[in-house]
Amino acid sequence: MEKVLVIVGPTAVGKSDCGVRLAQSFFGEIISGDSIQVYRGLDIGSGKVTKEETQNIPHYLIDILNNKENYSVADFQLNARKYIDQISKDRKLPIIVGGTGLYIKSCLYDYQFNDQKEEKIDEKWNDMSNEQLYKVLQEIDPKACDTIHVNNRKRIIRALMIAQSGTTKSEIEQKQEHKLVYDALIIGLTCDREVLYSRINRRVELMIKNGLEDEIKSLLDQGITFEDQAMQGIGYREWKDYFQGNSTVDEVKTNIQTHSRQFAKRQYTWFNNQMDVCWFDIEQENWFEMCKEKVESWLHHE
RNA sequence: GGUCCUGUAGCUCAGUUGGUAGAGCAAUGGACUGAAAAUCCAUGUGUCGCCGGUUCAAUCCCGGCUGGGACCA
Repeated sequence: MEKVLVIVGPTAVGKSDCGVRLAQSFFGEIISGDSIQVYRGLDIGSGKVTKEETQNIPHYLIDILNNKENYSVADFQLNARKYIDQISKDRKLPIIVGGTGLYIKSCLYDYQFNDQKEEKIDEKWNDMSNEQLYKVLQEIDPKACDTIHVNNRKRIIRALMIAQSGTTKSEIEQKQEHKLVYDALIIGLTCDREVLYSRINRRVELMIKNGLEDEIKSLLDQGITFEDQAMQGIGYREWKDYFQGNSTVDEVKTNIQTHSRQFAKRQYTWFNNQMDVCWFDIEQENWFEMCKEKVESWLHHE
């Protein structure tokens, strides 16, 4: 199995910097595991690394789409695996760095996705209530209903779409072994919750100072709308009210901070419960040295 | 100085014709297989500003004190 180093953690802990330093130490190249940084022009709000910050370490899966395009887990899985392959063949170490838990898990584990061409959305679903949709799904794929709540309309519709292709969501998942497909070391960066929250607040403050408002303005000038997928990201969607004249920059800032904190909490829930993460506390004196040692021993262990 | 309004969960406020209270937001925990920075679920003890009075019983009625606000001098 190919070796893949992975760096995860909540927003604003310092994953990008850690990734670059580890890449320098171990001849690595970085694959971004992030759902927003794929978009060109979404720089400040997505916390994208700058040219200087990359330290000439190659970074893949950043700036690969224009801001009107859509992206999904399946796209990420395909792309990330392609780069893992390529980097490995170059005798370099692939390092996935990012905070999008589902994306990273789908790449590392044996997640399988259907050929989407066979799936279609049924117009009549739009007029049905959550309960009605749930009832339909119970007929077709009762097993899927176990993990989907009635109110989670998005998920119910997705499961119904899969069912249109001839197989079902639960059938696809049953075929999988839920095992890693790479020799992956998953490193998680963490710190005390209060410390993280003040880091987040400071970071958002800085984004505003660095011209986030102008970034949104220029995206809007390019024709992007708040309905586009790219604009669903934190740091972007909060500006809708402001540009419609219904809120102040200060309110936008507070909202971005709150949403970022809530996001960080959800990221912890994912990384703590969905993946086998080896955590390092960035407040500890020698955390980076310890982290390097961990990587070292993993690299030399066959 | 006078009149009136007001003080209930971290915040904004409901409410009890007297039987010790509940929404939204926040917070915390959780789920997650093609929007995932998305979507969804669960969790509410708080001296009902303080002191006293009436009452079997007060957060609610009465009196005083105190914080906030508005208006009149």
